[in-house]
Amino acid sequence: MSRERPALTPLTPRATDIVSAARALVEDEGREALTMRVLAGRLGIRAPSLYKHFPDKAALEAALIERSLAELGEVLHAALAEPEPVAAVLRRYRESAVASPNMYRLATAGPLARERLAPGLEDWSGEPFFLATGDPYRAQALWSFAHGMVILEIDGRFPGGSDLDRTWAEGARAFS
Amino acid sequence: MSRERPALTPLTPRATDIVSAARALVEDEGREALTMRVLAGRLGIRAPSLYKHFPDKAALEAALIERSLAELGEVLHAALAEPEPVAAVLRRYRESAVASPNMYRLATAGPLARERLAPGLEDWSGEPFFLATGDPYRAQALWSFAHGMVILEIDGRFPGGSDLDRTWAEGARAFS
DNA sequence: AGCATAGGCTAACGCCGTTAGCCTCGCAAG
DNA sequence: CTTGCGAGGCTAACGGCGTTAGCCTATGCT
Repeated sequence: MSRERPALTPLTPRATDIVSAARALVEDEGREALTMRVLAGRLGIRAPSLYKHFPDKAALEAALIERSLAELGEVLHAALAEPEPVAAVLRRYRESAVASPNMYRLATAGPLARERLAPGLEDWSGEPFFLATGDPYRAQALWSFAHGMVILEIDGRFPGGSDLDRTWAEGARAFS
Repeated sequence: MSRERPALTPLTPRATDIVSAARALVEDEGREALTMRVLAGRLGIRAPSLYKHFPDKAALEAALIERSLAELGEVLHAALAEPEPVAAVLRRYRESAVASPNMYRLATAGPLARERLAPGLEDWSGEPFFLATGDPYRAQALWSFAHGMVILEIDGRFPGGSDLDRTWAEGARAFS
């Protein structure tokens, strides 16, 4: 039974603008390009003004991560309705990550300031792995495989010319 | 057949000291604690003096990463001699990563400046996955699973109270 | 009319990686 | 013995980072 998506931390209209601009910046130029001065510049204001809307940069990033997890969760929950849910979840996971690699990295790489995120959101976004496999251990193992594949692909860790479709297929087979 | 380990980029004696101190610093306090000023302080010198030994911080990090990959490779190659090589490689991989989480993250997370590393070293350190499975696609999938497990564990991404031993066992079973 | 609040601003602080330029020591060659 | 030179330190400084303090102005409510 798929619970409803937890509510995101509410934002004022101006804060929503800022998050949108931040997201565009990260997607365009990577997470390390997200600086308070550059972001402010894209909005036609100065860096200190951003602090009228977010207490610090980490809070802004948390808002970005929430939106990223929420969208990924939506996609994965929808995938459960497809035939062969395990394969569908894997395929959608990869598609989403590769479509927005910089946001994927921001949301999933490095230590997570979990207390900054809407409660339950992280669990909800990973829930489709459990719903597809029906077992918590298989679900975690499958998620680890998917995350490993995606982050290694995004980070360019696989040797050039690797046939990643085949590697994904091999993983899907192992977990079926 | 396991090739010999590629030679690491050679270092002067003083540079070796610096790399050792940098490694201790990263292991003690995490990768973001590695700053040129703090590192120099641990060595009793000033930050600009470090540039007599390394052209920039990335070169120093590359030396750290080389050493990390070399040690991981040694451990994994040794694991091939154990009974049940696939399980042994997974077990040693996890042990090594968890024993030095900050170095593991430094070496494996984020985009890799491959051109700064000793040629062949990265492939050599991952070779045991191929030697254990006998198939390049299974090897990549298994490596992805192992990396995903380890990095999610290190980054504290699994829900509290997860029985990771069981998840590892589930993954090992899937790939056997 | 008066006033609070939202949302801008500049100046500045301490950190970061990095560069320029200087000095001093030890060693090797003439 | 002296001279020169490279190795390996140093200080001062630059531009960029996140962040804070303090100020100003316009909007809209009482």
